[in-house]
Amino acid sequence: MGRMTTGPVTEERPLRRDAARNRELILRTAAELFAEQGLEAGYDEIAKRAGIGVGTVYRRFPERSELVQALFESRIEEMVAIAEEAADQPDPWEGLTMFLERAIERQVADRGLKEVMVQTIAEGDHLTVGRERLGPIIDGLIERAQAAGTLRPDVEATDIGMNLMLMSSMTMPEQPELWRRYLALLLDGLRAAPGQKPLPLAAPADEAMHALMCNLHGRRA
Amino acid sequence: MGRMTTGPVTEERPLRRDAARNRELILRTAAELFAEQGLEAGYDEIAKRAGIGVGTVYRRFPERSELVQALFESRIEEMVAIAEEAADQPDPWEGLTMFLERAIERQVADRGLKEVMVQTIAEGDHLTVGRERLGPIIDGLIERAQAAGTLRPDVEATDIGMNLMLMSSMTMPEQPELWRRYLALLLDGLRAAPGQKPLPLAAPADEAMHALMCNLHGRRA
DNA sequence: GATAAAACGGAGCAGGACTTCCGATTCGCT
DNA sequence: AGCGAATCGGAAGTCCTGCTCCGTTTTATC
Repeated sequence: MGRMTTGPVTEERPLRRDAARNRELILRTAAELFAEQGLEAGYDEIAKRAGIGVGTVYRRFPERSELVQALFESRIEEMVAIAEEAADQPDPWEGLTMFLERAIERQVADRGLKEVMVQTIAEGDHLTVGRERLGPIIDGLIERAQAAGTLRPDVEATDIGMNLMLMSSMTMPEQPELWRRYLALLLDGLRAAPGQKPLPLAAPADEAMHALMCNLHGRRA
Repeated sequence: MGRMTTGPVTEERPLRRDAARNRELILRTAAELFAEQGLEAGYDEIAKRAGIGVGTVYRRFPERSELVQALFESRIEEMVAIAEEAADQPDPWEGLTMFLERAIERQVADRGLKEVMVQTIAEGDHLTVGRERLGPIIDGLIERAQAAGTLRPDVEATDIGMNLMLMSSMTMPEQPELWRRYLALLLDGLRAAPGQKPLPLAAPADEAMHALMCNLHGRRA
C-alpha cells in the first residue's frame, strides 16, 4: 500500500509521445471530416485521411461520443457567445437577426456542428450543459423583440430553433450563401405587422422538435 | 417465317394469372412502404410484407425505376390537377395558397411522392413529362399573384419549389400538421408589403435546387 | 543498449443489404 | 389428367461497413 498519496480512482498516466501526436492528428482530421460529412463519417475514412491505422482511432476514441465531445465543446461555447453578443445589441430586432445570421453561418460551414446542436445526449454530457445555457438566452432575445413590438407575439423559442435548423440546411456547392435569401423571407414573416392573423396550431415542444430534426436528417430513433 | 403478322419488336404476352396477382400485390405493398420510408425501401421488405419471395419482386421489377414509375405516374398527374385547380381559383393569392397547402398535404402523407417530385430522372421517363407540365402552371400562379400585387415581386418559381419541399419535411409522428404553422409564417413572408426590401441574392437555378434537395435528403450525387 | 510496456497498423471477421440462381410449384393448354 | 412453360421462393453469393485482434514497431526506463 505504498502509493495512497495519489488521487482517488482515476490514475491518469500521460499518453506516450507518439500516442499524443496521433490523438491531435485524429482530432484535426475528424474536425474536417465531420464538418464535411456530418457526425457519422466512418472511422476508416478518418484513419485513411490522417494516414494512420483504423485501430489507432478506435483505441483512442472507442466511443464516437467521446470524439464528438472532444471536438464540439468549444464550438457550442462559441454559439453561446454569439447569442450573448446578440443579446447585448441595443436594438432587439437587430439582436435576433444577428443571432440567426451568425448561428446559421456557423452551422452551414460545419455539418457536424449542425447535427450536434440538434442532439439531446445522455445526462452528464458536457455538450448538453452548453446547449442548455443557450435556451434562456434565446428566450431573452425573443421576449425582448416581442416587447418592442417588432417580433410577432405568437412565435416561441422552438419556432425559432426549428427555422434556424431549416435555414442551416439551405446550402449547396453552388450558391453556398443561398440561405440568406430565405432567411430574409423568414424574417419578413417573423416581423409583427398590423392586421396579422395569429399562427395556427401550437408551437412544438422541445422533444417534438428534436424528433423532427432526426427525421430531417434521416436519422433513426 | 410464318408469323410476320404480329407487331414489330415487342411481342407482349399477358401475364399468367398468379403473376398478375402478385404484380398487383407488389404494387400495393410498395405503395405503402414507399409512403412510409421513401423510395429506397428494400425489396426484401416489400417481399416480406407482401408474403412472397424476393425473387418474385425482382423478376417483375428488375429496375427500381420501373416500380417507381408504375406507382407514381398517377400521383404526379394528381399534383398537376391540383395546380390546375389552383390556377382556376378567382383570387390569385387564394390560388397560390391552395396549391401550396394541397401539395404539401400530399407530400407529407407520402414520403415517396416527395422524393419523386424532387428527382430529375433520365430522359424518356414518363414521370418527367408530368413534372414538366407542372412548371408552367406554377409560373402562372406566381405571375398572376404578383400582377395582383399580393405576392412580393422578387420571388421566383424555384423559391416556391424550394420552400414547398422544406415545408413537406416538417412533419413527425406527434403534430403531423405542424407544417401548417410554418406555412402560415412563410405566406406572411411571401406577401407583398409596402416598404419591403428586395430579397438578397438570386433565386437558385433549377439544377441548383435539385442539388440542394439531394443534400437535404442525404442522397448522394 | 536492453527490456517491458504501450501503441501501431491493417488484415480479417461479423452483420446487413442487394441480387442471382435453380429446384420446386403452379398455370394454361390439349 | 398430363405436359411444357412460366413463375415462385428463399438459400446462397457478393459487396459494403463497422469493428476487433494480434504480430510488429515505438517509446520510456534502467
